[in-house]
Parts: sequence; C-alpha cells; structure tokens
Amino acid sequence: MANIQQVAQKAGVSVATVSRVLNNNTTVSPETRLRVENAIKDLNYEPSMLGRNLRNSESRLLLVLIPSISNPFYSEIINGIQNTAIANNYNILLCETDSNPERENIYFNMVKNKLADGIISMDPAVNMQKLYELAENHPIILCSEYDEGGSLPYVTIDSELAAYHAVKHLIKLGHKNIALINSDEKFLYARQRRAGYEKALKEFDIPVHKEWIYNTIHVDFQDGVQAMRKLFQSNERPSAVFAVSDTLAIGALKEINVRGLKVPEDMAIVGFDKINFSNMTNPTLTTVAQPMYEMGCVAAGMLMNSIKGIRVDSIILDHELIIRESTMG
Amino acid sequence: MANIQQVAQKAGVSVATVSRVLNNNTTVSPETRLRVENAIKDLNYEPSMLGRNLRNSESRLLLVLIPSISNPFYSEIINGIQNTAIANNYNILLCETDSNPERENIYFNMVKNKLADGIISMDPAVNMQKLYELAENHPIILCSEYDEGGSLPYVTIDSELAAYHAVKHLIKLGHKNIALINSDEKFLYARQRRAGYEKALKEFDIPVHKEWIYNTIHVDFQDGVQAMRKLFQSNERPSAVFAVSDTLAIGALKEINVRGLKVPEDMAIVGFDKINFSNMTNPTLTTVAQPMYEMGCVAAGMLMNSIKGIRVDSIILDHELIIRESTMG
DNA sequence: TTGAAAGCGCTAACAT
DNA sequence: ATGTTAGCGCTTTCAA
Repeated sequence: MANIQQVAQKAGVSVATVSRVLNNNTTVSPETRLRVENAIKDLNYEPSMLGRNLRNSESRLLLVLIPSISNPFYSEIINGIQNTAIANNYNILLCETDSNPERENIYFNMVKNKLADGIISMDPAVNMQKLYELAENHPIILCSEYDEGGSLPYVTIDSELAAYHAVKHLIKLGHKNIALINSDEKFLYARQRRAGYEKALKEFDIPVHKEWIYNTIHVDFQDGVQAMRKLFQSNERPSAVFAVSDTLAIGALKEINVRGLKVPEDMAIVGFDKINFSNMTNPTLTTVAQPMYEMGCVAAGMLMNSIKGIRVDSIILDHELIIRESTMG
Repeated sequence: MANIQQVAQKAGVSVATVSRVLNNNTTVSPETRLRVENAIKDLNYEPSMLGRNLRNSESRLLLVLIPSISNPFYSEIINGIQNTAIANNYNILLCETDSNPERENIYFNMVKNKLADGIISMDPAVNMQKLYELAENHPIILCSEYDEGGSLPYVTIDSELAAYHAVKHLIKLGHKNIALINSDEKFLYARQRRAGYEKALKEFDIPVHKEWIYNTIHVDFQDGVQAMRKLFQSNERPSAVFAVSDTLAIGALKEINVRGLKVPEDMAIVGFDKINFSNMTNPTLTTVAQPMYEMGCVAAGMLMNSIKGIRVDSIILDHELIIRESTMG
C-alpha cells in the first residue's frame, strides 16, 4: 500500500501538494494536479484515515447507543442516522448496551479515547450521570428517550399526547375497561405514556383501575405475552389494551389468540411504534406511528452540528395514530 | 484532554514508561508504575486511539456488511459478531448496503483507507469481483452467503440439506402439492434451497410443478404476501408452502389468513431462519433454525484470526427443523 | 503555486 | 528498569 510520500515522489512534487490535491485545495495548477492524479492512479494509492484522523484529531465516527439491535423500532432510526452520517462523510459505530453498564462503559471509553466524535443515545437505561460527565467534553444527543428538564439536547415525540390519542381512540370506540401494558416506569417515556393514558380516562370520567396496569421489565414479545396472561387473571377482564410498544402489543395479541378470543370483538388492542411487523399480524395492529427515519436524520444532523460547535436545540416531532384491524371490526 | 507527554512530565518519567504502563509491560518497577498511574488519574488521562492506531497501523474495527438492518435474521448474527469482537478489543462498523453498489463502494473504501481491519460480508448481492480484489490486501470472511468453489473463507449452513429436511417434513405429513417461495436465484442460497426442495420431491416421486415455484425480488414481508397471492392464482392450489425465509413465510401466512383459510388444515407452511417473530404468529411457524448467534461468533473469530495472519478454514454449521403449529394441527 | 518542516499521540527499537 | 528517538501518514503554517 502506497503512502503519500511515494505518490509525491512519483509525481515529482512535495507531500504538501499531494495533500492539496486530495483535499481539493484550489491552489494547485492544473498540470501539477494532473501529474499527482496520475501518480495516485499508478500506485493505486488510497489515503490512510489513520494518519488523517490523527492529524485532524477526529475519527468521523458517530457512536450510536441502542439497548437492543433486535428491537425493530430502532432499525428505521438507525437507517436515518446512517444515511445522514454518510452524506456528511461520517460513519456510525452501532453499539448495543443490552442495558449492561459494563458494556456502556466500554462505549463511553471509545469516545474518551477519540475513537468516536460524539454520541447519539437511544438507550432509556443509560447512566445519565455518566452521560453528563461525558457531555462536558463530548457532543451528545439523546434520541427518543431524553432527560426532562436536563441540558442534553434531544429529538423525540410527545409521548404523553400520543398515548392520550391512542387511548381516546379506544374510548371513542365505546371502551371503558382499558388496560395498559407499560414498560418499566423508571423510563421517562413510560411515565409519560401512562400520564397520557390516565389523562384520557379522566377526561371521560373513567376511573383508573390499578389491576389493569401492568409494567414489564423489557419490551420483548414475551413480555407482552406475560402481561396479557396477568391481565386475564384480573377479576374483571378489560375489553381493550393499550401497549406502549408494538412488540408488547404483538405478544399480547398472541396470548389473546391462544385463548381463542377475537380481536377486536372480544378485546381491542393498540400498539406503539408502527414497526414493519405490525402490519403482518392477524388482525393488523392499530398503532401510533413515530417518524423513526426522520428522527434518526434529525439526531444525526444535530450531533454533527454539535461536533462542529454549532449550538443545537431539542426537537419534538409529530406522531400519528394508524387505525387498523385490531380496533376496527 | 491530557496526552501522554503531560502524563510523563507529571509523573517525572519518559513517555516510553507511560506507554509501558498503559500496555501492561512488565518491565516497570512497582513504584514507577504507581507514580504513572497517579499522574493518569490526576490528569484524567485517556489514551488516544488515534495515535495508537496510526502507530500500530490498525483500526481495530471490523466492517460488517449486511443488506438490510431491518431483517431480523441478521440481528442475532450481529450480536454474536459484536460480543466476540468486544471480547477481543475490537469493535464493529455496521454497514447496510441496501444492495446498493454505490454504498458498497463507500464501505470497501473504508477498508482500503485503513478505517477497518477486515470485512465480514453477509450481503448476498455483494459484488464478488470487487470483494476478491479487496481480498488481495485485506482479510475477508463471508457469512451465510458464500462463493461456492471460491477461495474466500466462509461460515454457513448446508442450505440444500436444510431445505430438503423442511420439504421432507411436509411430505411425511402427507403433502404432495408443495409450493416453494424462493428468493432470487441469482443468490447461491436460493439455488441451494431450491435444489433441496426438488431433491425431496424427487425422492418421493413427486413431480416438480413450475407453477408452484415463485421467486421474489427481496425477502420482506410484502414479498411473501405477493408470492402467496400469485400461488393462489395457480390452477391447482398447493396444500403446503415452503418459504426460504421467515419473513416471506410470515407474509404468506398473512395472505392465507386474509383469505380466510386455516393453517395448517387448508395450507401448511414452513419458514426458514427462526427469527424471534416466528413464534408470535398465529399459528406459530414451523421453521429451520440457523445457529445465528454462533455463526456471528465464528465469523468474527475467523476474521480476527485472519487479521493476525492465521490461516482460517471455512465452516458449515448445523441447522435444526423446529416443528410448530403451522404444520401441526 | 509550491516546498520544507513541524507535529498530531502513540509505540518500540535501541541505548544506557 | 528507564530514557531517547524515530516514525506511523497525514495536514497546515510559513516561507519562498
């Protein structure tokens, strides 16, 4: 593998000139440029990012922190991040924490070690204190989950309003006995979605029924199955369920199906996220769409601006209720 | 951010000694080591990977090429790759090609530019010629899809045998009219799975029925839906379907459900991959399990060995037929 | 328009 | 056991 020295020698110029050609610096005469370009081709030269990165003290890598790569919710966001990053000559380092603090530490160190220029965190279980420490020296953007009242910029949706819309939809359909399958309320989005749920109920004078609120540990399919099993054990069975994630809703739907009940006749169900799969269930799933791709693009844009030293402001994007078979007979 | 110089100065030693401490070199006296460690703590020093990487001319990054991050099949493989990589002080650069040659080029350049030390390619649509060019100077491992008779090391399963097992299972159940939803046969795995399908049929003297073989462009849910629609238009309707991917099978299942038919009574169905979701459908999906996590671990291990200069041999892992409701009344 | 040279932060060969 | 020093490949300032 040739280096810049050899190219310079072959072209009969200095390394500085080669560098100028590489970086499209205008102050190179057309003839010189041609000579250098030919030398580059002849030697099959590819500039080393290792040297360039050290010199520029940047890695042009964005670290993306997600709890689990298996959750389809993140796929589209990552798509958006990656497309935006690539368009700006950045790349992403996808890091799965499994909500494991040790893992998290490894990743945080990558930023400290200059292996990444900044972080987009989508992990609700992230150690906020450490994140703030890191933020003193490194650009950080929160995506989806954020720190209410904190100083870290974020891009997200209005979870409370979205949940309110979802539950109101069920109420309008005539449901009064509406269960909530929520995730762990140590997460902000979980608290917000519960607030939206309760707000809708209160607006229509429907009492909140503790027995119908179930909190899961994770948001995998199996957690939805478990939650639904529990709900079937309650004294009075609810007639509708709002789950704060499609994966949970799909698990719940599975359990309802297993029991031979009909959706939506016996039990209506609303999910959250509009993952691809939510359209393949039987019946198809009513859900709250988040603009995931856009969220990713915005987050990446914010982070790159932040790296450049431009101040960025938090953004709240719109959601949309997608009404499908699981609430429509 | 402090650098190694400042640490050396603070500790009253040379940079070489600091480097020795950082790299756990034994030839440092306990007292000196302590002084250095204190200086590191005091200055909050973190070694820069930029400098280290340039010096060692390595990036300790593995480039992982996948067609689409949304396909759950890859999630588990990536998990395996990442865990193995991290355990060896490597990290992964997840690159989605969308089977777009331009994207691919960007990623290939990252290796040429030393931004990654090697490649694990899982993209069936990868440009093999370019891959071989790259392989002259850089370690490359193929995962899942490979180049039959080629020289690039791979880890995969025996697709033909797996398909044979799946179809034989249907035949043993009494099916004779078995459709095949295959992906594009420009892919090796598609050709192999078709061969397995035909082999099973031939073994039981069942003629191959062209009308019952459908080739999709991609392997998304929607492709499965389309395929099933087409199969419903054939003169004689098949009584069973073997789809070469769970996503296709799930799409097909959806279409069967929409038409009000029962699975497996009216139509049995077998998928391939055992993605998480295949257990959440109604009915649950009979499928061929690939050891995806292990595949990822093995691929990463092979690549890291290859980077070290160790010769690696291709590996074929075992598959397993998982019989569930979609073929069991 | 071009070149010389310093230096980004680190490691390792060599010297002591 | 420790220090000196060259150099990894590049960009950029300064000088010509």
